[in-house]
Parts: sequence; C-alpha cells; structure tokens
Amino acid sequence: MAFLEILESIRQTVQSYLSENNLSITNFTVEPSKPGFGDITCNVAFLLSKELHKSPQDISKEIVSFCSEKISKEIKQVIAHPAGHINFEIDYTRFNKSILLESTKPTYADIDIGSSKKIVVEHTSVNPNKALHIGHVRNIVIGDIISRILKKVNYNVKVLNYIDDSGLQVADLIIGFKHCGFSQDPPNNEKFDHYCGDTVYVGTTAKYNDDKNLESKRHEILKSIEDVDSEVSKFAQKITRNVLAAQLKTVWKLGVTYDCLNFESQIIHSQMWEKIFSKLKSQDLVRLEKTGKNEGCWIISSPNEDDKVLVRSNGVATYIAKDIPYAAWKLGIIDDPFNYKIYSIQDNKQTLYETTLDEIHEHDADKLIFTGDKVITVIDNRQIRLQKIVTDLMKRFTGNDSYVHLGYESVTLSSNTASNLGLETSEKSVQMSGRKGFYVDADLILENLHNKIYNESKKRNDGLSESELNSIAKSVSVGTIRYEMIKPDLDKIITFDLETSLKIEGDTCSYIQYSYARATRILEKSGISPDFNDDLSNLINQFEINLIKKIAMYDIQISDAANNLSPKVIARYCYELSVAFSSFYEHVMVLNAESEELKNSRLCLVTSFQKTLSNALSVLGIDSPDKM
RNA sequence: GGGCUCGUGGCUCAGCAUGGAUAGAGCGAUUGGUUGCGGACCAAUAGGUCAAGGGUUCGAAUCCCUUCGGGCCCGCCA
Repeated sequence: MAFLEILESIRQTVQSYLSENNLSITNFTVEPSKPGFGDITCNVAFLLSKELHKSPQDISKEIVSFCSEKISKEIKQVIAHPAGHINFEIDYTRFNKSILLESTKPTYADIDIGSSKKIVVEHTSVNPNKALHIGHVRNIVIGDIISRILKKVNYNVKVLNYIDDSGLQVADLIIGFKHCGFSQDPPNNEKFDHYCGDTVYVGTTAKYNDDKNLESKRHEILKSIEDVDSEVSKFAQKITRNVLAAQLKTVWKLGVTYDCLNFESQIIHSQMWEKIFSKLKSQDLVRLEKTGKNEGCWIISSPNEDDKVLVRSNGVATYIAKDIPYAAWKLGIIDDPFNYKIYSIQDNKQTLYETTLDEIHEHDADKLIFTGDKVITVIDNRQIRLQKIVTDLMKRFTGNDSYVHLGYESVTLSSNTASNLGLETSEKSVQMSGRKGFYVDADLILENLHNKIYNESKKRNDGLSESELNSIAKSVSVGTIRYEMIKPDLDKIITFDLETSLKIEGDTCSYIQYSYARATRILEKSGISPDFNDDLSNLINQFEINLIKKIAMYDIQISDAANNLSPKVIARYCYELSVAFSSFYEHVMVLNAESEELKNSRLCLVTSFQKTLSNALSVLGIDSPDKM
C-alpha cells in the first residue's frame, strides 16, 4: 500500500463521518503533513467550523474519536492538534514491508489516470534551417518528459515533431545556395545544420538590407516551394531533409525519440486547409471584412484582442492558417489524408514514421494512427496569442478542452555567456537570435559537459576503461542538461550560463546519480540478495523512516506531475529522495549493521531506494549509472 | 497604448492550483566531520517587512483590487 491508497482510505473514513452526520463538505484535503505534525493531515475541521458554530479543535476531537475506531490498519494513531488539524501517524512496523516490496517492482507507481486513451504530444518543431540551441533543448526535454509521465499513468501516447519545411526561413537557405554563392558542401565536414544556420542563413539574411532585389526573389522562391513539382521545391526538400537529419542526431543524443514526423509541405498539399476553412465558414467562426483596414480579408475575432487575419485580401492564407488544420488533424476532427512510411529505426529500436501523400503498399492492412482524443502542443510562450486562437477554435469544434497549449518561458543568456559569444552588454541577460547567429548551440554544451564529466570521473576512479568513462560521461551530461531544463517551473525564464551549467555539486543531476551509485555499491559489496520476506519492522530510526516515507510518496508525485503536466515535480522528487538517502548513508551503517536481521532489512531498504530512484529518473529520461 | 506573465534571504529557485500549524532548498559565507558502504557527501551557524499598499477571511506568501519594477506578445511576415 503506497501513499495514494492510504490517503484515499483516510478520505473515505472522514467522508463516512460526514455522511453519518449529514454534513455536505466535500472539498477537504487529506495530504502529507509538514515535518513534526505526524505523517498525514486533514483540514476538515476548519471547513466545518463555520457551519457547526464550533471551534476547529472541538470538531477535530470528535472526528478523531470516530476515526480511531474505523481507520485503516496502516495508521497507528490519530491526533487532534490544538490548532485544529487532524494528524495521522503511520504504523511503520506494518507499513515497511508492503511498501518496500512494492517499490522494487518496475510497475511501482504505475497509476491509471489515462485509461489507455490516445493522447498526442507534439514538441521540438524546430525550423529545418539551423542547428538546435539551448532554447530548443528546453522545449524538447519538456515534451519528452511529459510524454514519459503520460505513458507512466497509462495514456496511449504518440509523439510528433512538426517539420516546417516550406516557410520563409527555407527560402532564405535557397537564396543563399542559389544566389549568394554558398557551397552545398560544408567546409571541414561541419555538421550540416550548423553550416546552414551559422553560415548560410546568417550570411543570407544579412544581405537583404543592401540588396532589395534579393528580397523580391525571396517571395518568388517561397511561392515556388509550395509547387510540389518545381525544381525549387525539390531542392528545398533535399536541403531541409539534410538539416533535419543533422538535428535528429542531436535530439537522439539527448535520449529523445518520436513516433512520427509531420511535414508542413504535405499539410499544404493535402488540402486540409480548404476543408477546415469551409468548416470555419459554415460555423461562422470567421468573417469576411467589408470595410476598414482589413477590407477583403477573412478574419477571426477574439475578446480583448485585435482581429487576426486568416486569409489576405489576395486570397493567400497566413501563417496561422497552417496551424489550424494541423491542430484539427491531431484531434482527428478532419479525415486523415496521410499515409505513413518508415523514416528510420531509432536507437531504442522504436520505429520513426513520416507522413506521405503517396500510396504505399504495406503488408499490414491496418492504417497507422497518430491522432489523439487529447493533444498537448509544447510551444514557448511567445506564441501564446496564436495558440490561444487555435485552442479556442478547437474548443468550438469539440466542445471540450482536448487541445492544450503547454507553454513555457524562454531561455536567455547570462551577460557573461553573451560576452563569451562576443556581445558585450550591460543587461543581466539577453535573448538569443538564430537570425544573428547569436545562441548557445546544443551540441557544444553537450560536448563541454561530456568532457567535464569524463575528467571528473577519471580523477575519482582508478582503472575505469575508456568506454566506461565515456558511458558515464554520456549518462551524466545528458542527465544534467535534462535536469537543469526542467528544474525551474515552466513559467520561469532560464538564464543560461556556460560556466554554472558545468556545476556538479548541490541540487544537480550528478548529486542524484551519485546517490544511486552509492546505493548500488553497497548492494554489490553485500554479495547477497536481501530477503524481503523477513520482518522489516526493525527499520525505525529517523533516517530509515524518512527514507521509507519518501519512497512511499512516489505515486503522489506521479499523480501530481501528470494531472498538472509538470515535469518539475518529478525532478524535485528525485532530489528529495536522494537527500533522504544521502543522510541515511551518512548516519546508518548497512554492511556493518548491529545484527544480521538489521543488515538484511537495511539492504532491503537500500534496494527499494535504488529501484525507486531509477524508476523516477527513467521518467525524466535520465540514466542511473552504477559507477561514476 | 492594449494583452499576457514574473517579483520569496547576497544569488538561483520550491511552496501558491485546493488559504491553516514553525516560509523550505541549493549556491555563496562562516565552522565542524580520521576509527564506518565512494567527500560529486554529511552536519551546524548566520542570512527573509514573501515588491508596496489596500481588501476578503477567525486566519493570506497563497484569493481579489490598485500601484511599482522586470520580461514577452500585439504585420494582409513566418
């Protein structure tokens, strides 16, 4: 029995008190208490005090005497605190055994919130004209961890990456290659995404100011890209796919995978826009402006905002008009025009598909499905207005909140890091810019971190092989970058600093992984596999109890993270769990315990910790290294 | 100008959804930890008018309003 079940059983007991007394309060809380106030606390006495015209203390006393009779066996004592809280104390002599055993299973905290419902998570969606920077990494990591959390709570999750292979940024690359003399082969085997972003894209956009001719070419090219059969379109496909392939190498290094790549060019050719546009018109969600500055345009209005042009007076749809059919497709609101073919097999053996409008002849007749009953789109908060329009429209179509824009704040650079990149500033932090080539590149950070961890690990371990050191460096560097990207809340700006990103002490991923390695080492050295059938009621000192309590609360955290789409909750949990273990490790002997029975019990506890931490880290996509 | 958002020790952040008991961490500072499983650690001390003011409430860091300060967004660009 883990925490959620205990909370639920207490809730029911309190509820039965309320029912017997014809009281209708339902919004009372039953939650873990602060240290020093038992294990679990309930606030129902406060809520009843007004209705019953009695003090919270008197009410809580009554409820306590009621509960003491009927409460679950896991509860040792119920206490009415003078302040009015009702506090419950867990009977650890009973609790230890069930929780320690349960926590070692891979399915620990696999609670069912999703009931296998189909859900789509879209993230990454970086324009295929440049390399990934640290801001993109935040998006990718949030999206990946959200998808892992949702899988953990029994959603059927499909992960999508939207490839905008037909926008202006693509036209810029083509101008660079065709009209500015940039070679299609990068010098010195430079990675193609870096070359396109740093050299071709930056170099080309810099020329628009001087050369007005180029600017008009840009729009010609943009038009030709949309004509599938044109040479320009085929060239654009070749370039963007090469950039995409290079970007995916970075993404896969981060341990992230997808189910399907959706290409914007195909969305345009699929005629989905035309279908959704007529649907919008028939439901009066758009209107043709007859007068004013938007005369001749189809526009969409929303309260407190300016009207947004969907279709220009020349009949050409605007940018947001691509997002609407795509959102509708993700929700299965319009017929799926796509077929799916294999793009590649990813490192974890998972097949990555891509959309295609071609006929395909597969052996299995079942059409693949990448749409969902619910959709989560991870896009940064600068797009919140456009996403709000899309969200509102989807709500009009479905009548519910099945489309969710999961926004997050941007990553900026510290002034130190900015000056490392050649920009002196008096500001505390500064925004990155792909167009100016001013950003911290994802491959570079990973490499820096990898080297740093490699050296640290080598310093601290004798006789580890090259491959062991590299594997540790990979686990810890990827873990570090993931952890740092989700530790702050989504609505906090991350000010990235190259130097402090290399820190490995305190509240960091290495601290957490280190606690895992220490636990593993104890288990290895013991040379036995602990017996969970023994009586484990001898784990009673404060360090043991603290650790057991943290282990038991895992399912609450999973539930919290899933219900609030909050990856940070699991990151904090991993850290707190590690803190509880580190303190235990310092103060409690395992291998030299006072008796064989105690040694066995403590080994069970260490095993339980180790499995639970590894379980939680895997939800964050972070490895658990045995040594480091 | 309009909209959104953030403001908690020197610095970086939890806590706010669902108001309740002593506002928690990490970094930095100061100090301690040989007999014990890896010091990427542990333990202790100092450091807070929870931006300001008002309101609701028995009770506000948490809810509401106003103000101040920072950030983002507001094209027939994508």
